[in-house]
Amino acid sequence: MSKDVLMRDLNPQQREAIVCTEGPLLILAGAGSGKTKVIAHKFSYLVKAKRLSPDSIFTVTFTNKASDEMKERIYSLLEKDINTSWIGTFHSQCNRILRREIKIPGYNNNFSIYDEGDQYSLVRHILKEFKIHEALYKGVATRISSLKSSLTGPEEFLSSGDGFGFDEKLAKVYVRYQDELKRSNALDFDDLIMLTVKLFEKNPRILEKYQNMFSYILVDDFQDTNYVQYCFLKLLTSAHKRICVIGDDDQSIYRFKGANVNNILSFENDFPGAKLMELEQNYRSTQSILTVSGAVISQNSERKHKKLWTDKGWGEKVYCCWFHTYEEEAKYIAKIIKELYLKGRYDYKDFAIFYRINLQSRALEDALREEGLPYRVLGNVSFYQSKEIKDVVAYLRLSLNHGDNVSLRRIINCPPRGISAATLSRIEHEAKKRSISLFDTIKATLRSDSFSSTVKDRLTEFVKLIEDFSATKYRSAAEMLKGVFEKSGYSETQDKERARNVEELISSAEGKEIKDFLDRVSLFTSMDEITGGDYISLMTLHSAKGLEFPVVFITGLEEGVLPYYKALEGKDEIAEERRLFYVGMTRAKDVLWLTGASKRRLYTKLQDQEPSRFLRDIPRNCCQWIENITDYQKIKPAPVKRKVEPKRPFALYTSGCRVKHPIWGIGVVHDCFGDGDDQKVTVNFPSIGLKRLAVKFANLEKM
DNA sequence: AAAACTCCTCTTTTT
DNA sequence: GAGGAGTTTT
Repeated sequence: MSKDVLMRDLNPQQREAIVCTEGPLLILAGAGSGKTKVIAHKFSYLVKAKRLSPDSIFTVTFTNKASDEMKERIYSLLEKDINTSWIGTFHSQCNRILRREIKIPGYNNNFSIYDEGDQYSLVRHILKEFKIHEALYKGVATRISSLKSSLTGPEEFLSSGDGFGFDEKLAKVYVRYQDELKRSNALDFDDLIMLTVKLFEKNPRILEKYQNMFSYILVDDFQDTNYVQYCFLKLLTSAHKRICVIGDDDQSIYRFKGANVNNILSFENDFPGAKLMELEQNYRSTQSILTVSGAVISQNSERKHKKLWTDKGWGEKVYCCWFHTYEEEAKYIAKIIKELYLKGRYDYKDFAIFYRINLQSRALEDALREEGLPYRVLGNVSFYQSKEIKDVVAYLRLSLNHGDNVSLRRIINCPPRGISAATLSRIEHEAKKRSISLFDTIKATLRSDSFSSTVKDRLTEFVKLIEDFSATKYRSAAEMLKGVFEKSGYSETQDKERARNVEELISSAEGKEIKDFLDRVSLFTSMDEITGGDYISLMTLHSAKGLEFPVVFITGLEEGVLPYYKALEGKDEIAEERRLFYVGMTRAKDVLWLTGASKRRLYTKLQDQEPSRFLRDIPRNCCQWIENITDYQKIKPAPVKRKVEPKRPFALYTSGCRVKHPIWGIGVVHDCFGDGDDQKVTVNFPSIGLKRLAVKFANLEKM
């Protein structure tokens, strides 16, 4: 592909952003302004025009899904193998570095990665031991996490404290927590980044190696980076300063997780000579949607001023609709969707319903089901969070890392093998005394006479089981999972549903390397689910980030819901809620509905709700208030037509046919939607599982 | 030691 | 309004 093709279909600002490759660059990119496109094209430009190796460009995205999409796009631009390139989330990239380099006493590169659940269970364990009210575990975990994301290790925190009040207790828990992690040879999410930064700081030669390795750094969703991540970037680029960050302060919705919008402001200070560019042309939404969302977001005081524009025209007005109850709200949304669908202009997949909190999905699901409309709830309790999956994975982790105490606690008596709580607590005590792992403690006690012979037998059997898993040379993660599932006795104890889930896990691990599989599982989130198929999408506003839909409904525009009641006091909190609302609105391409209701069941109580303050910011002339569905039909008198049979002039692929992908090899088409050039397919590749691909970009080959 | 039961908490967002 | 933890029962 020539340079010209690379630069075609770009506006002058986008082109400028791509060509500017010397020195630090900050791109403020409004919603729908082609952010991802700019990064993909810039990557390709660096390779094609600047002759950089794809492996020497370090690219960070916010989610795994975003990085998969990025790889896909870049691949289609470059037509070059980018399998080994550094495109991923901060967490996955730091993991990759630490797996190679970890030289911190107490850790080795077989470390386990603890997710939020593991983190919680460890904190609880410690609180119990310290006799601190256990219900505080979430708050404690959050504090520890935010300390880590501000690069404050347990020692630093201990020495910074004045020694009074709860902070002292927190410090103790923190020290113990970190100690326990180290003893388990385990890292939590925050450690992945914090320890990489510390590694770089303590080992200039390692840092230098990576500085030399990467000649350009690209950062997507820069507004969502936290302090440690920012430090990481500063370290990595301190030598050459070739870094491009791209973001939108108006779309910063993870402040509560330590994301620091100020990184955008400090960028120009920390990277002297930084250039600032703006992308202001919106390619997604109608003028009405832009005007309304712009009016709302402009109420936030601390923001970089932007003026988004579009050449798409005004389009339909934004619809606002207020209902008596949340059930009515749900019902009407279902009706409206059905009607629009029947008119034939939209598929189900063109609709999305957003809400602030997950529990709102319920009424909506009921209503959609009632109307017989197909839907899918995104970001629901992830497959990987379910008990049976976490259990089976814990066997793998423990087998690879005998120090992994959290995993051991999880499975030592699961399935029940007659090892009592009393036995376990003696082992815990002994382990603490000797300062060794639980697994090693068990092995040691087997040589002594501290337990009765029955207990000893049971423990011996457990140790043998695990050591057997460790010693066996499995050819793939699937094989190992199969072995674990059967030999551990876990398969017999599970009901059908759970067993089926494990089967699914096993098939998804087919042909994968065990360590890679574990990493992927640990860093996987509910946002990385396979999408596709003709479904209405239901999701939280947070999950909506980075997506777009022709028709969007934002529900629950009520005080206490959006903005959420916990955010009502603080000005900053309200500003964040407003940004959340803004992100939701700017996902819409053609039609935007804003709804709310006077009565809503939030947990047990049926509550009276007031309209959201955000509704007051909406200019009247851009929106259309709908009192009820008949009004809506009066405005849009278009007769209800039967849906035109979609013509499929050249459906390139059909489900079941075999295809070859340049990166992932041969796979089987699972599902198809759309036709011709616009066709999207999901393909099951043995190497990585189900992938959704756009035929236009994917360079598939029919077999 | 395992199953059954009750009580209780937590109900925002994610790598 | 559910799932988990802890307690009691078998």
